[in-house]
Amino acid sequence: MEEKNTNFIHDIIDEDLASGREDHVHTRFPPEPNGYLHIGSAKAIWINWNTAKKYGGKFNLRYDDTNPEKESDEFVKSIYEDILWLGAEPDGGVYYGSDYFDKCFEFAVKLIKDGKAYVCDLTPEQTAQYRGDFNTPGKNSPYRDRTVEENLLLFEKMKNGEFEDGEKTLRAKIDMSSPNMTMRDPVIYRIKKGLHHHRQGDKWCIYPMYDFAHPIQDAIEGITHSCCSDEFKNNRPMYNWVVDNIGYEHKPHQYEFGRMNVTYTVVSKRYLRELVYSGSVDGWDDPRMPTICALRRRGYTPSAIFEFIKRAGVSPDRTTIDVELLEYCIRTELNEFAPRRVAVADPVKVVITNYPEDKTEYFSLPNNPKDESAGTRELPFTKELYIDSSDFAEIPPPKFFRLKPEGEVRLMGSYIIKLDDIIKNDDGTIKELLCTADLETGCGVPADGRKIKGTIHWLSARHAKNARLYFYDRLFTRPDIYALSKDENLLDFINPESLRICENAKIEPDLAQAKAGDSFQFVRSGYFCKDTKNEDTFNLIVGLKEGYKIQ
RNA sequence: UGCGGAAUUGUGUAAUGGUAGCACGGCAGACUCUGACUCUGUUUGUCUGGGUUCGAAUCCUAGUUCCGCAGCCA
Repeated sequence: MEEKNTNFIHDIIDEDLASGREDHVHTRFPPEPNGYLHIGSAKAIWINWNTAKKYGGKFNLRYDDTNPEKESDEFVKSIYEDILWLGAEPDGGVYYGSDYFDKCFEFAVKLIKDGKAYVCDLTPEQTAQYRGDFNTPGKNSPYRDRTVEENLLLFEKMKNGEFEDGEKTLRAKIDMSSPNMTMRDPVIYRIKKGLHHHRQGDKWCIYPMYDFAHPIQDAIEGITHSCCSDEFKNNRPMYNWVVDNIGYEHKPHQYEFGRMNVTYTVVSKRYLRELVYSGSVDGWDDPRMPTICALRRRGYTPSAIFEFIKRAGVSPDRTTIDVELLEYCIRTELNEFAPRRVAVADPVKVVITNYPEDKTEYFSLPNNPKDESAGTRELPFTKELYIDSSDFAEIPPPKFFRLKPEGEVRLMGSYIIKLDDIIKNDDGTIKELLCTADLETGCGVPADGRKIKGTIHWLSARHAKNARLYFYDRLFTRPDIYALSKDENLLDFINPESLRICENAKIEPDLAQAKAGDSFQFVRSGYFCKDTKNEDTFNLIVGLKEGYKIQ
């Protein structure tokens, strides 16, 4: 059965194909290498890549590197890594917008010859003034009617570095009174001297603007459907103007989808940059960041990320997606595949008083109770154990089913124990909990068939390994942080509890050998991933839902 | 304020003149050797006012609100 389009752009493509306007589909993802890819970029990647895949077309990666000011190889490299990791293979090729600078120049010359572009001497301030505003039509530049010969000569001189930054621009001759501001004789070339382009070096001192370069790049690469986010809506007429006037045989078309925000985080390079450079986070790949590399380090999988994008949907509207949907996606996937392991975040010692001092026995625990093929592992049991402090309450709140005075609880996969006594240190903190085990209850039910409500996890004190556990929470205290008003400061809303470190955590012995990037379900805590940067450290991917809640 | 987009439940997304459905979240319950998972039930919605029609989220009309655009950024 044919699947219905949930992406309005696909409706358009279906029409294009049906009407014969296009006979194939070719898309692209055109990031500017001035920052790291983030969850918002993943939407643009997914839309373009998935669209190509759906229609059996090609998908290009193209670095939109027309402005050397903020661009660098570091970002080029990270973007490539991230996109490959996501699995959005650019089977149409990897390109650089700057590789088309010669072509752009040629097209600019053609526009001049056709009387459709002119060299303008207005300063940046004057240009803004002449442009007018929403209510005032612009005025024509006094340089608008230069002869073709003069424009050609001047543009050549611009190229040869005979003018300084800001002294001259090349402008498209369109309509200074257009209600669409981007059509008021947009600048298509500006002078930027003394900058080193990460790819072109010092070859150029003039650089084409986005509005001019982008449609040319799309045309040259044979892009049919150029999907970008909605802030470019007003640029579409300019995109078409360029496509129509450069006289190139292939004519691409632009479509816009709504940008996506996610609650409790920000998805704009400007803000992300601010977080990194202010030292509020540990870098672009701090696991609290919404960047792709941070999500990867945290243990998110490409499939969960794309599933999230898919579920969030594609429409012309701007959206704010609940971060819980992202968490749902990774939780669901990990629940199916992640091996179960025990970790005790905040250990409390338990002594089984009726258990022999030097005995060790092994209990077999399933790696995944829902999937027998995942096998089992042996967990050592001894007289001294660790349990998690959250699994014990001296004064239990109502409906507390874990360890409490006089209470019985099941140690997962092994005995039922009963708390007899609480031994405290001088300062009142708990030293150890003395318990007796019902040694008859090994792997079965109690002899008398009594029901035990609570099951807690445990580790043999002698066998457990030490580890650091990093718990990550929401980066911001406000769900709508992306909609900050002008007088508010982003950094004021960082959640001080977004990072909690458990230095003394205990883990199952075999976890010490886990590979960086491996993910596990840490019983009752959530899903953790072994950090790719710090040995002995596990990052929380996402917590389990709810658990026991104290009212 | 001019132009362009968009308004369906807390958040998203379907329904293109014919029962407002689905997902996430929330709440309640069942199950459970993970208070997870799973399962069941459940709450809340068509921006507003008019009009056309047997019938309107959908068509017409007048308003309202939100977003984008006044870089030699992308």
